[in-house]
Amino acid sequence: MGQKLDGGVDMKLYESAENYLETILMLERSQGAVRSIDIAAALSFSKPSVSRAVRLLREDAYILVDRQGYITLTDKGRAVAERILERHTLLTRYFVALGVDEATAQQDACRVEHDLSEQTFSKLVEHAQKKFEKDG
Amino acid sequence: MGQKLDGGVDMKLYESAENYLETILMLERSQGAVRSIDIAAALSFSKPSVSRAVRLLREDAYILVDRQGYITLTDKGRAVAERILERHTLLTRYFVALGVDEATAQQDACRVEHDLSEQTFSKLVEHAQKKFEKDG
DNA sequence: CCTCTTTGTTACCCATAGCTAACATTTGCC
DNA sequence: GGCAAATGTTAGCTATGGGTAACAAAGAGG
Repeated sequence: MGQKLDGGVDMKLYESAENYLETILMLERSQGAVRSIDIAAALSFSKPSVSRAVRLLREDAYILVDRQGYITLTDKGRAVAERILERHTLLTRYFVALGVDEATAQQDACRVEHDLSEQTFSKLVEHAQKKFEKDG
Repeated sequence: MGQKLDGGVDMKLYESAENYLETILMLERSQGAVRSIDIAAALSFSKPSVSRAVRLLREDAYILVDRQGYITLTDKGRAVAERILERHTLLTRYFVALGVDEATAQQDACRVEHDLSEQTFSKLVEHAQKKFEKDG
């Protein structure tokens, strides 16, 4: 399902990889430069776990890592990261709008963001927009 | 997180186990008696995969298996199964109400049903009820 | 310049959870 | 009763994706 040749646009990304890319984008926005140690701190993962994930993301051309260990998203990686981060943001806002507390909304969004089809997500966004227009 | 002693109420169930229990309940409702082979057919899993899952569910007292291989949910297992199946049903209805096609709604519900906190799910249900009252 | 801290990597372990191949067991029919 | 089909189990493989222990390399400060 969805799995194409290496580098294919349709290639299914595992939830873990999506989360790493999202985290890299968030760190890039909040602090500029991103290294493995920053990802480990942000996700509360061990250095070896991050080290391996970074290697895999690099091998699949989602990120570039320079000799100082600084990580940048490739176009391909950035597309994924932005898509997931947008989902995260919108889902969180939606849950909060329904009365869910911020922390719980964040946690749930972080899982659901990987699971929704494009179709369901877009219908949800449409609906949420109508709701926000009407009653905030 | 959430992991208590064996049989504890708070014990975190893996998504896989939740899906098996939900499937058992659905089969029980649709055809009465349930065996491993029925689960394998329903989920398109191999017999060995189901065999192991059934053993684990039995060892953790979510199900009973008689000598003929017929499976029944314990109270503990039924509680989980009903909770997940209800989530599945309500999420599917909600997505369909937003304009998502049935098959996609089913697929998405099947993943999201395991991920939502009680809080977010209940807020979503509240909201959906209001929506259904108003415009169908 | 040398040491110590920070950072990253290597090697290996663990758990979940699917799979196939092969075997065992049970069931139903002649 | 015996054979064949259906069902279930065992053994072992694969993949994802966490973890620790130990080592290596890179930088900063005295």
